[in-house]
Amino acid sequence: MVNVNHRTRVAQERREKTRARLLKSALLVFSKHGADAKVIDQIISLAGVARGTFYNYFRNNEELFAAVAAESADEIIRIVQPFVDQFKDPGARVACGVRMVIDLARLRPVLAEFVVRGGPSILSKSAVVADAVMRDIRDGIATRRFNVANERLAFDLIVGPVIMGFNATLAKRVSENYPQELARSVLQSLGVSRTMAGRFAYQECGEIVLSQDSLLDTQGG
Amino acid sequence: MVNVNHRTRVAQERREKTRARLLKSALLVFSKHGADAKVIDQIISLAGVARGTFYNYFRNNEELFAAVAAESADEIIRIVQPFVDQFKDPGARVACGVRMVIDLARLRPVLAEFVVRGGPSILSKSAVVADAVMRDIRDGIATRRFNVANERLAFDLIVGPVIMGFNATLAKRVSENYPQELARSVLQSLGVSRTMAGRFAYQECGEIVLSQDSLLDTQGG
Amino acid sequence: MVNVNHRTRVAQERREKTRARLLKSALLVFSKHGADAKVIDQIISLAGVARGTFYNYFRNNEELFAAVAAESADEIIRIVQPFVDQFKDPGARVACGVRMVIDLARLRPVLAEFVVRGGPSILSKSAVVADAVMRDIRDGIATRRFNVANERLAFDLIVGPVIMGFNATLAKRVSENYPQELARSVLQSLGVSRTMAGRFAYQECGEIVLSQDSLLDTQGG
Amino acid sequence: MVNVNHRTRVAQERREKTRARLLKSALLVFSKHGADAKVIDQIISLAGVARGTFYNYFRNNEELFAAVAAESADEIIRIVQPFVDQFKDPGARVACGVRMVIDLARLRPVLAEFVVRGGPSILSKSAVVADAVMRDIRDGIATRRFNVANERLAFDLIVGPVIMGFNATLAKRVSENYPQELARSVLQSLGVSRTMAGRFAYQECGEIVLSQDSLLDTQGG
DNA sequence: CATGAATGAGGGTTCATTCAT
DNA sequence: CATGAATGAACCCTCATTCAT
Repeated sequence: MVNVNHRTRVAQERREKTRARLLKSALLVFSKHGADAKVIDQIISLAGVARGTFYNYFRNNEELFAAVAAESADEIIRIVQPFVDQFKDPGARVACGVRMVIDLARLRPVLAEFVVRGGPSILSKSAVVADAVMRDIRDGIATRRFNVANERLAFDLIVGPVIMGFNATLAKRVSENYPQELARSVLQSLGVSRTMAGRFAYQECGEIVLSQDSLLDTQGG
Repeated sequence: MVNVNHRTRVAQERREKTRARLLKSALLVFSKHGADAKVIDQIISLAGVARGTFYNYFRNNEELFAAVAAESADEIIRIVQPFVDQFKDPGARVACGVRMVIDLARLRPVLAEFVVRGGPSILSKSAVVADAVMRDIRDGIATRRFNVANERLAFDLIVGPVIMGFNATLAKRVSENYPQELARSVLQSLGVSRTMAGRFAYQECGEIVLSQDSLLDTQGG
Repeated sequence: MVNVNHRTRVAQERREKTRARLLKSALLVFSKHGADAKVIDQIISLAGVARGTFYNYFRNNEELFAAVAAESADEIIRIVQPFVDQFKDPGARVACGVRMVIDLARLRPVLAEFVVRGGPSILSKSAVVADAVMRDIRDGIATRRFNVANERLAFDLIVGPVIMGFNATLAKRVSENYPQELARSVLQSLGVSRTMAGRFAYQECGEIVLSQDSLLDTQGG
Repeated sequence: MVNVNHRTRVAQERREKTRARLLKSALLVFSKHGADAKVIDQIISLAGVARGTFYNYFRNNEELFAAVAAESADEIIRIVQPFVDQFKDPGARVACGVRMVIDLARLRPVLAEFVVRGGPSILSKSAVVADAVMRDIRDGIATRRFNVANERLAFDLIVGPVIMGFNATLAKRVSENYPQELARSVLQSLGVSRTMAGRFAYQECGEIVLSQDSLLDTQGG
């Protein structure tokens, strides 16, 4: 009995590991070749598994892409949320989120490229991202911290500049304080005064330290 | 001799027409399937020409895409610029440009989809678009109408929300005054006061009337 | 572990077999349509494999042609060399080689056609063929058995008539003793006396028996 | 009436000229790309005529190739025959023919390349070439100047080395006296004694001077 | 007779997916 | 569950030929 459980557990761990290797490779390849790249060959050779093995994990390309997108969105939230949660004020929260996410783009260019290639749809579709952002927006509007016509517009005013910020970060044409200035301007677009926006954008909010064992970690082997 | 000239002219006109048909069809198909879709079949059947005819005009997919992108950028500028040029103040100009371009997305959804799929790169790469936007940005900063860290950031603050606005427009989830509110918020992000931003965003600036004979017109036959 | 080795070995054997089937079919088709015929369709249907399978073995037409040419040259040498090696005297060796190769053309018309279509280049380019012939030429000149201006000329004097001989053999317009007479005349052109040339050309030198399992065997299934 | 005749004559001259331009271009292209090259594009642009014009002169590729081959064979005979006709003895005639034709290959490499690519078939099929060669062979055998098994063999012994000689000439790997030595060896292969063969091969027989207005002249414009 | 845009059959190549081992 | 050879649909591209002007 113990033996069987052991065998089962070991097998499951191996499964997880192979799946993780596939996801990691897929992220890398998608980030370079776009959503519907024809790339299973590249992915499996990167992951070091055989052709057929792939299909033991994902029924097809589309399912794989969805998995990578979901995993990426989760990853972003998992990393950024703790910093954001230091703050109560929705302005402070949005500013911190914007800064952190731009910083993450610098630290994980592959992730950023994936998002840029996937376009707005990846971030918009991810329930977990949309939820996190929308909560702060609603709170900001309800408490009159934000002065903006409606929630959807606010979402576009945040996500649009952030994606362009990813682009700029990847192209390495950003100054030292680009994240802060971007955050400040975003708050201004939401109706926060320039002074308050500057205060939120520049206040200390911590530094990302990348864990080495993320499912999508593409620095480590 | 007259005969030869006539023959030549007729041939040239035929060429122009076929090329236009191909570009029109390509825009439609690219807008649905993205930049590197393998779609020559669809394009030629839409354009109603033979396979070989395609290759009399474009060497391959990539060349076609570039042509469509260039034509699209030209088209956008050609339509929007006259409205923008009514104004001197860079704030007024940016507001008018943003509104018009969002409105154009509503009138030519195919064009908008093409831009959204192509991502920032289409608009950023188009020299003609980048030039037009950057000129107003520089003017705004120089005359202190805008208060923003630098030109590149300003570009991202304009283009990011506009692309999200395209997305929203295509999804039909925009209120009546979405263009104006988007324009207002964009100006605020550039450091224009909420009051001034509102004035620029809501002032009369004309209405787009689509010509029927655009190279990329996809309403007409 | 045994299992894995077994799987690997079985796969490899399958690969060899498929490759051989493709080469065999390709020889047949090239022999009928020349070097740069566009014939992958015919080859795969002859070999009874799918379109994609071809590209698992050869990147393109050209690579295939090179493989067939190399294999053909090897085949010729493999069959003829043992007979030639019975003799020491370069005259006897050249005579035997010429006769055997003409005889081979009769027994494997497909091979002969392939060579004729490919022209001198196939035989000249094949290092293995050129080496074998040149060695005897050098030996003949060094030992004064041959009296001929230089090595290159001697090569042309042997290969030229042999290719014409292939042609004649394929057209079935050769008498019983055509191989012997051709060999004799070739020796004479190299400066061997008519008497000696006749002796070499007509001495017993064996008979080709085709193995059924050659890579390029086109008689067997 | 005179007028009509004049118009007719002028038209006919123009036809001839266009046809000649097409043949010249075709020779050039065939010599570089082989018999069934897909090259009408290249030919017409070289000849400077329009696509459709081609089909006013040749029904298809094959007909064109046949015309070029015939014209080439004629050209060779037209140039070489006068030199050969200086001599009566079939040995002298063959020697002179071989030398002249190799020399021609040097002076008109395009022509030589065309023959090499076309392989034996071009020379063998050309009635005019075959006739000229065969007449001398028959005469040589009948008068016992040649000692060779049969006429067909003799043909192969002459044409084979000549084609290899073309090859060698094109590759520029021939010594000064290659033509003479080749001729000598060919005569030896036909049973002429080495002494006599040498005498025939080295006797003065004139020098080719290229006319500038040959139908196939590819030096002039 | 010259022109050159249009044609489309005919060939090449890729790549997601299947399946026997 | 891993493997990798085989598959074939879906593309891509070329080029000889036609035909309206």
